[in-house]
Amino acid sequence: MTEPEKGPLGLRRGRGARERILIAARQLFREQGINSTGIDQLCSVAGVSKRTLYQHFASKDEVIAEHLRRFDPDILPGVFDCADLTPRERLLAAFEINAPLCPFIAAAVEIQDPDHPARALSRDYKTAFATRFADTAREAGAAHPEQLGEQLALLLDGASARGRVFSTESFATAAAIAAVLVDNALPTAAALPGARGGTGS
Amino acid sequence: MTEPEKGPLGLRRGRGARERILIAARQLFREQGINSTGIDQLCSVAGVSKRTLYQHFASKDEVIAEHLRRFDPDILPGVFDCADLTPRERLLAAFEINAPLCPFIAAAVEIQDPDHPARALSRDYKTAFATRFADTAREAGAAHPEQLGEQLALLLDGASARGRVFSTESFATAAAIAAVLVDNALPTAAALPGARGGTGS
DNA sequence: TACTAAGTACACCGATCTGTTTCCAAACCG
DNA sequence: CGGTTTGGAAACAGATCGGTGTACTTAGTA
Repeated sequence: MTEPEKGPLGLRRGRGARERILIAARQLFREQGINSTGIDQLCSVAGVSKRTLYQHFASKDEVIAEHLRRFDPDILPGVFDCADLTPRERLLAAFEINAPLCPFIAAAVEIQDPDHPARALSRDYKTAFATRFADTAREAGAAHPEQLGEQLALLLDGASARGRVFSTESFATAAAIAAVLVDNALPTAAALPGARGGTGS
Repeated sequence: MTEPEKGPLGLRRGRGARERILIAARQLFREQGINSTGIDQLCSVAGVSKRTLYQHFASKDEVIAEHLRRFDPDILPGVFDCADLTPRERLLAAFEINAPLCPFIAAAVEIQDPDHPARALSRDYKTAFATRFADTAREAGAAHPEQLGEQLALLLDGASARGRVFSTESFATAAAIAAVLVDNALPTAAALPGARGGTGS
């Protein structure tokens, strides 16, 4: 009863009900939003009974929180840990993605209570992302790495939000701005012919 | 039903129930979101009976749509029609605002159906805003006004989304980026230290 | 005055939401 | 084997949602 969360083997429990729930949550929350996804639908897509869901999660809010927690180690390493790229290339590689709406922005908009765990996770994630940007910017020799990191993070969020309003991707526009900002902040790159920046909408 | 919208005196009808509904909607939708605002609460804040609301609007969706329509002529003229500013100053003045979350982004995120009128209104508004930016950019002599307009619009959206995640305003960061972009696009301001020909041509 | 449109009060509907409960089936492991 | 864990089916609670129906009151005006 109560909390038989972990067995001695780490994930010894069951046949992956919890995992299926989180997979279904990721899909449904992305496709139709958090508030529009009911527990019943979530269970049916996950192939899990409601009873089982509430044995793994105390409430829907916990499903949301855990759903967001799964994103933490997701994008960050994939973008910033490519050792075969220069720091400058790594800064710009973050804009070569093709994502729908950032789930953290979605959660921040859909959930009203600022004290909701999901809101805190969104802040943490966005802060961590900006910090990652700043670290790479510092590594690249930027004049004001913190500032550049915050600026690049804002660009990503703008592209994400705008991509939700329209249906087309806006990351190309953000990438063009990012190229300008990076070239502006890295004194060593002043002489680049940098054929970037033409890609408007 | 039908449409006894206007009498000979313009707003002769009733004692402004429709207006109070839209005022309450603006407040509640901003404070707690669209989906979290129920019809009952909307009526009680507006000081209007539910019956009256449904005599003015066929559904909540129509309230949302009309609520968004009210924003159209709102911000745009106030920002871009200051004749005593240079075009460059007007471009940057758009970032001197202090707004919560853009209601169009909020609607685009909260409403799932892409064919919902609110989604179409969001697209229209964002397009109009970028066009306004582009017009002013052209007036300022920018190299690629359309591109600059789209970029500046993206900055605003990024600041808005980011301001929702954190509670602090992010428009200052967006304004800094905007200054860089504008200075970069206006040949008359070419005396800057970071002058570079990346976006020219 | 009397008529009409606008608004109110309030009960009510069906649907859906999160969350709980009871009873039961299967898998795992000593 | 027997017991514990893990899961499923489904009814149910209580609340809230958007939306209606009915009967009554008020305001504006000829």
